[in-house]
Amino acid sequence: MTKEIVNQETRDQLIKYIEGIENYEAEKQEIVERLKEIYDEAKSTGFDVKVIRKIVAERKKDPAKLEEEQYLLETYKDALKGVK
Amino acid sequence: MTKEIVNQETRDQLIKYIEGIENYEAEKQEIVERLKEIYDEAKSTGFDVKVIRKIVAERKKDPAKLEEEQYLLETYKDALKGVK
Amino acid sequence: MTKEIVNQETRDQLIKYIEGIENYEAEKQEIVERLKEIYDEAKSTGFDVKVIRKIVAERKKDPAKLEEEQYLLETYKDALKGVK
Amino acid sequence: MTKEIVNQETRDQLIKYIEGIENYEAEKQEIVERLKEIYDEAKSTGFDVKVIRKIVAERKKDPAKLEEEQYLLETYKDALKGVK
DNA sequence: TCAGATAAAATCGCGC
DNA sequence: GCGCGATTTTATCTGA
Repeated sequence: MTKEIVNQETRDQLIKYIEGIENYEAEKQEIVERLKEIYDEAKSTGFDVKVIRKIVAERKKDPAKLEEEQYLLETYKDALKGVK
Repeated sequence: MTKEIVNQETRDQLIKYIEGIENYEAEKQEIVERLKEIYDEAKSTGFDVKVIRKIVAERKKDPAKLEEEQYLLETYKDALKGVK
Repeated sequence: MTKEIVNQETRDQLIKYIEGIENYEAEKQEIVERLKEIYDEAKSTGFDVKVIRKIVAERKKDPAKLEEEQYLLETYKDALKGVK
Repeated sequence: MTKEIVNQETRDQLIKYIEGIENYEAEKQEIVERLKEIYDEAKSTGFDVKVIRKIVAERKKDPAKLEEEQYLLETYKDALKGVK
């Protein structure tokens, strides 16, 4: 593939990939819009969207956060092991 | 249990929104992974992923905007002919 | 500027901007290389570069983190204020 | 005070590295801000910042690589002529 | 060369 | 409507 698309088969592959990508991108876009709808509804119900985003982000980060803190413990210990 | 700040209905609504969001986020994540798989396969087939991304981006863009941007690019480049 | 670079003055401005940008980019690049040198030296001294990065990142985040936690406190309170 | 894990020399080295890093990071940050100023001024003069960025990026790139990439882009685009 | 981490850039949504 | 801040996406870099 360094120089050119040599044959029909390669061309078809490229088309297949692009179409696949664009299909998934479209699906993704739909989901993004659904998410937007939820946020809009929540907002119109009186909730603060920014706050909801924050909560969701926290819940997502939580497992990572535990791991992170464990890592940091190790980190500081290692940090002061230093040179041989 | 702490003092009830809000009513149960409000709490339930909030929970409903958050769960809805998290479900859609999960779906979105799956799609992102599928996209990654396509790009990986394209790469392993010999295609240049970066270029494919560029193509997809261009196809998504409004043609008028795209043309305008390309025109500006040429114009600026011309203006810089021979600089440095 | 919507359609073309009309005169010499505009062209000179563009050149000036580009050159300014490239100068600063070059300076930035030097600094990035100095940073790399420090990390390399630290590594050759026996420190774990990843750990040092972590420490630096933590120190940088620290003030933000306090603020973040305060914000979260408010967040959860507000979150359950909900609808009127 | 906790038990001494490492010697003072090692601690001092670590501190020296971290301070060096933070100094360079601060310098880098200044430069980034200067760059932002230039882009802002260019924008207020009527230039298209995105296009300027693209120009700078292209000028930075290895000419052979750039040409190769542009060639691939054209090739792929040709392959997709008439699709969708 | 590859994946995983880091940094840069573009996009989106808000408030002024 | 416009900048500004936050999110997401893209590109670069490093280590395995």
